[in-house]
Amino acid sequence: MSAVLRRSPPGTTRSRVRAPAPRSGAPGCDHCPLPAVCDESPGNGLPGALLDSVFEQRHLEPGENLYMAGQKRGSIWVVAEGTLKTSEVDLAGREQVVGFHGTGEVLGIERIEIAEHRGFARALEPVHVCRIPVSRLLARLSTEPALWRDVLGIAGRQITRAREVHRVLGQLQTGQRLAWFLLSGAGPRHSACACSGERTVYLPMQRQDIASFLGMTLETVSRSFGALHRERLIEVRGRTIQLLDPAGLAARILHPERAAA
Amino acid sequence: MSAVLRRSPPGTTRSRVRAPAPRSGAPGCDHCPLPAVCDESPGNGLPGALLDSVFEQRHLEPGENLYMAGQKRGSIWVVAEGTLKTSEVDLAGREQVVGFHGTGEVLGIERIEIAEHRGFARALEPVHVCRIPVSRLLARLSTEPALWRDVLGIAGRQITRAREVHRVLGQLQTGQRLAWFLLSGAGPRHSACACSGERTVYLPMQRQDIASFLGMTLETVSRSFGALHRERLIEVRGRTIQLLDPAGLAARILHPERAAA
DNA sequence: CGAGCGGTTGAGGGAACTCAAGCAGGGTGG
DNA sequence: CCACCCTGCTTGAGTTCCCTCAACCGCTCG
Repeated sequence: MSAVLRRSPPGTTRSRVRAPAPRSGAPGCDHCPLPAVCDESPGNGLPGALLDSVFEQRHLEPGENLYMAGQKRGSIWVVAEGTLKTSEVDLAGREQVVGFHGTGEVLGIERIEIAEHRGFARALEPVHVCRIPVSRLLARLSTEPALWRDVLGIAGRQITRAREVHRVLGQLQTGQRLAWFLLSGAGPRHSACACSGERTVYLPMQRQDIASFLGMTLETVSRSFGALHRERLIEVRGRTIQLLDPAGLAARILHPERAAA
Repeated sequence: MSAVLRRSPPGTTRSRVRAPAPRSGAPGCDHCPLPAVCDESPGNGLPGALLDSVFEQRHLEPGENLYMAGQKRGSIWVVAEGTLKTSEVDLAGREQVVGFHGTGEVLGIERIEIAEHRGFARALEPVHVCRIPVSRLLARLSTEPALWRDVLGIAGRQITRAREVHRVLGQLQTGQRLAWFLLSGAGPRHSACACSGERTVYLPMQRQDIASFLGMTLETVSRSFGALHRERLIEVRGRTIQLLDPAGLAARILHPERAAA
């Protein structure tokens, strides 16, 4: 649980909290959609305990939960590094993955005013998240009303994305869903090296999670990977996928089957 | 397109705009989730044209569109009377219904800060909607920051509801989906008369819309209605459904098949 | 009356699920 | 070091659920 506490050096005017960069040297805060909430932290110079309550960066090991069940007006989180999945649990106890969340994505914004949740967020890799207490967010918003545009944008994009998922589950069949998944950015992390002509994506989650998210079984996911490979659209090496033909993959989303090959 | 313009009587302190109540006498504004935006309208005494830009109630006939494609920072709407459906359109032109919206529901809140939409909202019945210009909403919010709680709650509930739909499409089969639909309030309008022991719901949309929303075909919707009827769970009379056994219907959501009867 | 629309019902086939076996890789311990 | 297990993933065989195609029914409207 070792919460990593980052304190901005006192005296700096813009005291951006830098995320540790264990993987590729990319600082997580560069992608933060709410930098103004972190900047110019009033916690500077305060004792550590209080500062902790204002701003905290938390580290999660794979499989660890960012516990979020039913807490109202608690915190929201921004992913600085790593990937999490969010799931809903129904009355029968079955898990439904409803999202994957990589660097720069915001979690829990929908929980600020409602508490009727049965879901959780779990780390798929080593994860660093920035906690933003709702109280702090609201305080920021009162002094800086323009921030609401950011908040509305974040919420709006989540609604928009959810509607796209609705469309995918509603009218695409399994092979198309997987093709969409690979291109949509809903889960895959695109390789830092975009230099080569072939694009490489890494899937931090296991097949079962992809299956749950896309509303299919893990066997069908595996078979669909095989089918896309046989069509020369992708190369599969475990969780690393080479997109041999992104355009063909995009066309694959529209057409249920490619009889060729 | 005849836009119905409602003007608050000057001199009243709380000048709630009352929706016309053509059906059951229930004023739409009683269910408005954003009454503070309408109340104490600064438009009082202003010339009609300016008032028009501040607050407007619009009437739609069935099949008419509340056009919303790709406009940024335009308006949001609150349904005062009637029901609309919102749909997304993919590149192939196919329609996917992503929601039904009855009295008191808010449309377009996700479009305030983003414009990349290919969807539309269409009236299923005669509809009255209240237009709230984003500029007015933002002005209200600057003077009354507590309103943001309402806005966040509205957006949060839409996200939460979308995740539930994700779960329904992801792991329920067709009969369960329809049972969920009847109980969820996602589309059916429950009868004003809740006096009888049996509850009655009215479905303002056609079978094709239900099918699209639930990710199935209209034939399967029809067959599923028949199956639920054969299990003595519902009575079907066109778009009017009697819930003979709501508890059994809820149990039906959890269990794929009831072998009995 | 006929056309058109919305809805129901039937027959057949196919896509995806279930059940099951097998494989590869990593970790542990003898 | 290798046997062993465990987990994650793949592949195969059989079945089922649901989609597709089609006919039919009731209603409204011109």
